[in-house]
Amino acid sequence: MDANQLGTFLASVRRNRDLTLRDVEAKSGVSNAYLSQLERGRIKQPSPNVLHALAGCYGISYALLMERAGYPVPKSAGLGADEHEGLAARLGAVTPAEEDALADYLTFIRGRATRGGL
Amino acid sequence: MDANQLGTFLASVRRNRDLTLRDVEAKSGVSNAYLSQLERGRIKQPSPNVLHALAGCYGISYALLMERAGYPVPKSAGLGADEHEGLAARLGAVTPAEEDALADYLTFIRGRATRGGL
DNA sequence: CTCGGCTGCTTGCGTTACTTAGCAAAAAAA
DNA sequence: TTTTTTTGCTAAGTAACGCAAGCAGCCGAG
Repeated sequence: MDANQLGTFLASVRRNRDLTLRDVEAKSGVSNAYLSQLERGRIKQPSPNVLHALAGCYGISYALLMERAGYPVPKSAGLGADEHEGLAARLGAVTPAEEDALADYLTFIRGRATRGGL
Repeated sequence: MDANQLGTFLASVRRNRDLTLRDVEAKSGVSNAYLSQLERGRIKQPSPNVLHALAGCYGISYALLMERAGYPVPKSAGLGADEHEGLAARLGAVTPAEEDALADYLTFIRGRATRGGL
């Protein structure tokens, strides 16, 4: 395929939907000018926000567009427990002893008298 | 919650890993100057490429960084907190304030009492 | 024919990401 | 002490994103 896959791909999708650049602009919020540059390959890596808007507009996968744009694609999303993941990532490698200390300390700052694991 | 989560989060992660800006630069390929701007909140949305490099350098989830940067994250059910699942499960829901306290406390019990305040 | 609207496209401009080079303070070494 | 190295940060510059405005071609109505 083309060296710039994203542009030709987006153009092909739009044509299949029978939409004009201004149709897509109205629906996605991305200007027709920028859409034109995108489809003609002048833009190498549009921001994920733009890709997400276009994915929603065309009803195609956001991850697919990320991949076509050459971005690495995350394989997991935030589930409800993203705070947990954030905390774990922030603290890094923690030894069992440190884990004990952290659990105790969390109990402490929460003002509880007894410590209970989960 | 902080106005710019990404910056303070990245700074916290780096400090907990005991890495300098230039360490991260050597390991990730992102310049120390840019890293500084990132951690200080001058950069709102760094490119996914940078986020991916930092995720690899710190050993944390790329999807998490995408989310912290305010990008939409493609949701594919999988579970991605590769390493510290046990700790997260044990500590349960943690507020941002508690997160700060735990990070500080971990630094403290590791014997690095000096906090480079900002 | 002219006129008006619609189409894709280009230009010009402001904003932001990102780097190279370098500064000031702290730590370390002499 | 003085000197050197390390660390975080800033400044200047380049490149890219993204939009508003406008241009040229096409088509149907008048």
